[in-house]
Amino acid sequence: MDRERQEKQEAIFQAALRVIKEKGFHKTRMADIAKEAGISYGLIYHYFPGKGKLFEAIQERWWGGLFGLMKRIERENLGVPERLRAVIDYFLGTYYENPELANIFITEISRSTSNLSPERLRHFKDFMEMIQKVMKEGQSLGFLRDDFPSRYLTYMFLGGLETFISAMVLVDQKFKDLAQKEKVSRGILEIFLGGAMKREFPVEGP
Amino acid sequence: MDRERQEKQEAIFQAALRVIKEKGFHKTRMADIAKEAGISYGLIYHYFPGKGKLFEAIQERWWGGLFGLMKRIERENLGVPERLRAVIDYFLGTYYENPELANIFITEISRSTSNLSPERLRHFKDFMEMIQKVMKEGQSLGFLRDDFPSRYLTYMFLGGLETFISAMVLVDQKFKDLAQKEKVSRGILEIFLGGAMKREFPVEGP
Amino acid sequence: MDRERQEKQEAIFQAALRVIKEKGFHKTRMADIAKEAGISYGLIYHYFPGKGKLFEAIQERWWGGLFGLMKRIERENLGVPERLRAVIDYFLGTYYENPELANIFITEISRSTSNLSPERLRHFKDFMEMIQKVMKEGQSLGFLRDDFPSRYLTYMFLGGLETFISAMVLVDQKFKDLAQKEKVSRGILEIFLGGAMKREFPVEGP
Amino acid sequence: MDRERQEKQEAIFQAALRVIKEKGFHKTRMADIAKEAGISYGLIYHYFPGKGKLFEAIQERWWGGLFGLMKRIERENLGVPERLRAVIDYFLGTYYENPELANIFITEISRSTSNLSPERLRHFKDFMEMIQKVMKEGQSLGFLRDDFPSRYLTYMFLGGLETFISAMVLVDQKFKDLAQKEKVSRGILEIFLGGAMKREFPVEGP
DNA sequence: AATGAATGAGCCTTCATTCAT
DNA sequence: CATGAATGAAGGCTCATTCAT
Repeated sequence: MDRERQEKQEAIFQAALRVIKEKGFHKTRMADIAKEAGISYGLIYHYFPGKGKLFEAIQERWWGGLFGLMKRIERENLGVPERLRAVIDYFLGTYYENPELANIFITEISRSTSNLSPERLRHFKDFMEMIQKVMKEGQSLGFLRDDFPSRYLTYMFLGGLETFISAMVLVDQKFKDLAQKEKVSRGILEIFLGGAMKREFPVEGP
Repeated sequence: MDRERQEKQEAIFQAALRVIKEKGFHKTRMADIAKEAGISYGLIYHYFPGKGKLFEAIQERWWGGLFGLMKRIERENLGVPERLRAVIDYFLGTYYENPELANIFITEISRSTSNLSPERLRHFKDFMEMIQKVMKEGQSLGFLRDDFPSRYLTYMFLGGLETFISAMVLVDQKFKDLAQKEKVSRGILEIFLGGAMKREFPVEGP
Repeated sequence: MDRERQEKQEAIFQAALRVIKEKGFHKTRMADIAKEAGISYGLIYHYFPGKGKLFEAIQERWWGGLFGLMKRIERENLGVPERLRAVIDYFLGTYYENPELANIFITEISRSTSNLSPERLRHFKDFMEMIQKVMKEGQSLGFLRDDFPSRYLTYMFLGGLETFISAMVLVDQKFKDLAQKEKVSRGILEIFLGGAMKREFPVEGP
Repeated sequence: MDRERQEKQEAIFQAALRVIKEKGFHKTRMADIAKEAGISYGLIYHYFPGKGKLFEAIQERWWGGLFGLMKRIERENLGVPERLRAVIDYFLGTYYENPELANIFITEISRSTSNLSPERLRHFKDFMEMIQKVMKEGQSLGFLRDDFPSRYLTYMFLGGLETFISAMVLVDQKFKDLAQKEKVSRGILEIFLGGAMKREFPVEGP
């Protein structure tokens, strides 16, 4: 049945996430994944064409979710801070619900250029451009400072966001609860928008 | 002569940087490095005990420089913004002078936990703590906002900084000249301190 | 099936014996063993963890059999000459049934100290001590001469025995039949016990 | 000067003996020998054509000495026991004066067929034949028992002798003094000739 | 003569992938 | 569908030997 096939495939997928998170992609052997999934290693090839394709599927899962979000954001016509907040929430939410996937994004996808096929690199740039578009809009609306290129704002925003996750990844820290996640989410946005410097009259959050 | 040996070792080191930058550590074969350095395969082993040690030497080069800087900063009793600026300049300066090393830091050292020996992980945490100390000092001096943990400020700062480099790495972008480097450096600090939001009366830089 | 696995492993084991006998352990390449066994060389690693472990297994096979014999001897409460005869028979019997194993014992295990792990050296000394115990018993029973240390008798006995095998190994000589083996066995014992010198009245065999 | 060259060559030779004794021939690297000799490793090649030839020289040294002895024995028209005693003394004497050489004979030359070139094998057989000739003479003179082939006596004699040395090699035991060496020498001969069995009237040594 | 940098063939081992059952 | 035995390309490392200085 097709349904069963899907479930098995997903089980292998999740097993792969767990192992790759632990050992990194290059050090992960197909046999490890099979063992983690509790199946024989030959069976993986009934569900995925090969190791490379399996890894691509993982990346696709991440990007698929993220681009889905970006499209939703564009459709829903939100304000700039709300959009940024939505992006932050996507990252933190994924880390909350599927920490392995977020972990792998940070450690294997986000930076490493060696795993990056040209197509995959495209994803990155596309995503950056989407964020940059938001920044530009914020600048033209007079909400964001325009004394620096929108690229700068983009880097700062995504960098801060990623590093929050990275730090949690590095120490394998989990969110205690949703409230903590909310607090972090708000913190990232506020520091990004308001900056680190103290002011006489605290800047009102957006 | 010892001098010649040093130079040869450095030549191999730099060749390794170039190859690793291009292919990533795991996909880099010793033969590639030898070819890039224009020497025979076995000769690498006269200068480095093995692939792992060579990679460790690369990481050490990065951390050595960075910790050297951090010590200097602590000694020289600079103000908070000046310290942060020095850190930014170190990252950008390394990228300017030795782009491969900075690249490798971003793609292979900075995130990947799989390459991380416990000792190496130590470096990370130590560095984060050094930055966090600066943030704490800024908070206690009343210069930095204290409505968020100093950790948050640390993540935002380092994240933004790293991502500036990352983005340049991704597109293999070089600084046109020192002036451009200066501009970026100032931008990072200012956005971090002042935030992305526009204000009626632009915040004075520190 | 487990049975098949055992058989395959044994086939590789025997192939290894044949090759090592021919080329010596150090000059034996895994590829040689694979070729001799008629399999691809990667397959060896499904059955043995590595070259070293394969060699250890070979040594273990020898010592396992020998110590098994020694235990049986001690249990069965045989007389001194019968015990010595049993040891001789074990050596000759192994050479008869598995000439490669006996050969390797002689050429690679028996003497070479460089292949000898401390554990392996233990085996040697243990075995020597077992024989020496027999000699001591013979001396205290008044059956063996006691004007020399029991060690001397031990060396002479084991030396003669080993060299019989060695000589056969060197010229790749096989026993024609069991009768010949019996004759040799008796000869070794008799010369050891009675000595090489002729006497007026031939010494009665034990 | 030729004299100096000879001395240097001998120094390398002795260094090789020491290292090979410790690590075995196969695990001995040319660099080890050079280090032990206190010279650069390239220099060895000024004195020996290569590793193999160096090892052959070592074997030649042993066999040269031994065959020299055998010739002398034949010339001097000694009795059978005296000849056997001379052979024993040669082995023990070499072990006494140049333990490394005797050690290497036992561990690397005596048994290992893998190090044995056909020419080297020849030496063995020649030597065995020389001893066997002695045994045959003893038999035809009525001094040695003739109810077994002379080969058997040969194996027993050489086996016992070798194993005495082997045992000393294994535990790295040295002779305390010449007297001890004499005692061992006599013991070997007496046990070989008189056998291990006790008799009413102890057999007179020859 | 002496040095040690340089070379590269050789070999062990790993592991993605295939395939017979 | 499921298994795991089998394959063999790939790559790290060693070390005997050569050779420029």
